[in-house]
Amino acid sequence: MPAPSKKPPSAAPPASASLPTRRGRASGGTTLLEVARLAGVSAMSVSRALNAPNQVSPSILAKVRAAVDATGYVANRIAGSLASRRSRLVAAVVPSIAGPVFQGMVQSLIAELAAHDHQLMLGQSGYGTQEEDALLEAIIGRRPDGIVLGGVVPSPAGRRRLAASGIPVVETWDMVADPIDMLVGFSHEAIAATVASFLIERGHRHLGFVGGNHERAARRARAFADAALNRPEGVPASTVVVETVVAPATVRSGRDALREMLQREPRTDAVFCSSDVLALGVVTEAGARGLRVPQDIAVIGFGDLDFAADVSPSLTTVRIDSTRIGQLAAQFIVRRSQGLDVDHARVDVGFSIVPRESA
Amino acid sequence: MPAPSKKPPSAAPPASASLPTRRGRASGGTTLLEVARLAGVSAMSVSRALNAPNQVSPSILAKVRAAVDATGYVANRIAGSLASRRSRLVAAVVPSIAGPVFQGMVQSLIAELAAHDHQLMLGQSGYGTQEEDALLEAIIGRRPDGIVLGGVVPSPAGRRRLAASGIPVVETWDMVADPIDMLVGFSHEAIAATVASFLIERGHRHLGFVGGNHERAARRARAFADAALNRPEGVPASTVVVETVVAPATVRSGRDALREMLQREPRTDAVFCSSDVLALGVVTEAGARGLRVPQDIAVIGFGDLDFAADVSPSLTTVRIDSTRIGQLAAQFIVRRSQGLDVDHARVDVGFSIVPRESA
DNA sequence: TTGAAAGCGCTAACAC
DNA sequence: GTGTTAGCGCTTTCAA
Repeated sequence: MPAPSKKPPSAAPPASASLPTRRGRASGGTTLLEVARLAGVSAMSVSRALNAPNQVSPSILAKVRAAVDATGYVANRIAGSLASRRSRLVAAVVPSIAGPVFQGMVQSLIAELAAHDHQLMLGQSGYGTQEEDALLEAIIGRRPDGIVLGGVVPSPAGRRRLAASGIPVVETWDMVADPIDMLVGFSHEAIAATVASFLIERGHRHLGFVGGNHERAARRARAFADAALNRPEGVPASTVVVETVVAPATVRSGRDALREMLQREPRTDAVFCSSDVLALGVVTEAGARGLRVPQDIAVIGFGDLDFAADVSPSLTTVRIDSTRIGQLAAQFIVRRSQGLDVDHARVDVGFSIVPRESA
Repeated sequence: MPAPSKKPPSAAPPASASLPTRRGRASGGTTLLEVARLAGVSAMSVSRALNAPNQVSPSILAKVRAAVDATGYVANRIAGSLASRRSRLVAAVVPSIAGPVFQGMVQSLIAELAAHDHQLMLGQSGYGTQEEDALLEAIIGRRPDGIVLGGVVPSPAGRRRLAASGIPVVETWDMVADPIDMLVGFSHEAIAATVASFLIERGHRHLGFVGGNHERAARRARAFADAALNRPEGVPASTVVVETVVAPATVRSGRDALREMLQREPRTDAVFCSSDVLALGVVTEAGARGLRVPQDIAVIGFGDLDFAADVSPSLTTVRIDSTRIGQLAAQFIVRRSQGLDVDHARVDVGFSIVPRESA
């Protein structure tokens, strides 16, 4: 084995087919250079043939394609990312993918990104600030082309880090007042107020709210209570009882919540749940107690999950276009990574109430 | 601006704090070299202080930490991955994250990987072979430290690609006969046979099966029918009717399936569903038709999803330890990427029947 | 259109 | 323990 210790890097190895056996650093698979040699063209031509085929003559294109097929070459995107400073990777952080709420968004994120040749890295926060900051650091270290935050409110330190990183950030699920960068969401306050009106207009006066133990749910609960207690039309004030459940939302926690709620306020005649899963639990518990839904107690869920229309009674619920949220977030990031300006980077996707049997 | 066009790379720039202003390639953020200069040590010492703190003297460690804090430096893992040939990225492919079946696995994958400083890249197949092969190519291009396949059966070409890539692969959810590499799963045939016996022993003779329109569900259906028709104990043969629903499994498709099943075989007195969501649909439809569950018709689901115990009637179901599947898959890959041998790389995690009210 | 040179930011290997 | 050197495999830049 010849060991030229200080050979300048410019001198190309002899055109043999042998693998490069430099200092002890074993090579992985086929490289661009090997494909180039096989095709009898330069490395740059191979790169162009792969990434910008229309900038290359048909003859080179054919030669490169043949060499790629012969070798089974798959370009190393790590090297490409380092050189081009574009990772084509997007990171998403959600509290937990267990809850069905973010599924639609993550799903459409993946699909939309894939359509633009980007991939998704998925992280779960929700194990405390410590872990969340570590996660953000791990994410920033990968230099993703964008970061999507789903229902996550980073710590002040985390926010600063994100902002300082210069990486495009899309916050979702909430129209926060002071976004880090871009924003695709809806107003939890508006939803709560609308649902409260919906129930009061139908004659309900003893309203309950069931939601998680996080800040967003608390805001929604407050808005719900405010709207119920201070109706502009002068409708008699209602009582409102709030039941907090620990995340994640399950059928069980919905059942438990209704039980406790009825202990605190037996007259409760309508319940707004921050998830259809909780709503299903409330409906189930009501049935087990001989309460009729909606006659004795009305129930409104959130999410319009796929089962909402098909359980019995079918669930009245708040529908969010989570697919659109994912698509917009992906598009914003892809556009940014192409150097384009994103104009409408604060989007409220709105919501609608889907009236069904349960309310 | 001085423009030394052919300066040899060995000559270090003057120790000024100015950003490197080479040829026109703008630098991103702080680099390792800048931290090193600020700390007054070599680049390697910074690298060691960050990645192997115990190989470094306390004094250097302190200087490096100070410099890192001062600059807000976050190491670029793309460069690190390229140099070390370890991306610390693991890819997972599932048919769809919409179905709740893979959630547990993905969740524990993320958590377990995070504990070992790895991240998860998530891809969705299930849009046809074309897209799936493109996805595999995109994944291989990122040189992940491992690939986890969840309920995905790649095309022959895809399998060859994966095998040729040399990347550790863990197939999950099924004890396939000829795995590409590692395997963590359970036997769909064994489950089907056990469920069939369970139902026949309880006196049911007209069994139905509801499952998706994919190969795995078909195998399970076949095994279910075989077990029902050829019982070793000589129990009189049963009739079996199979109802195929299109993925993804929803409450709606479960309801539809029962309706059609009863048209084809009105005597059906027990149904095995390949998902608890389908089972919930079957139970709901049965209720809507005045059939009592389990007296008139027994229902068994699959997955033991979080609602299974808490709906009414509660669902008898097949439980899989999906958390363990994710953990094992992650551990196998992490161990491999550390150069360790993985011995028990074919694990059958088994299953159990959880008897509740519905059967 | 095509190619040569230079380097993206880091770490493995080797010397001290 | 610490530093030096030489890349990892690709793309940007510039020149032909």
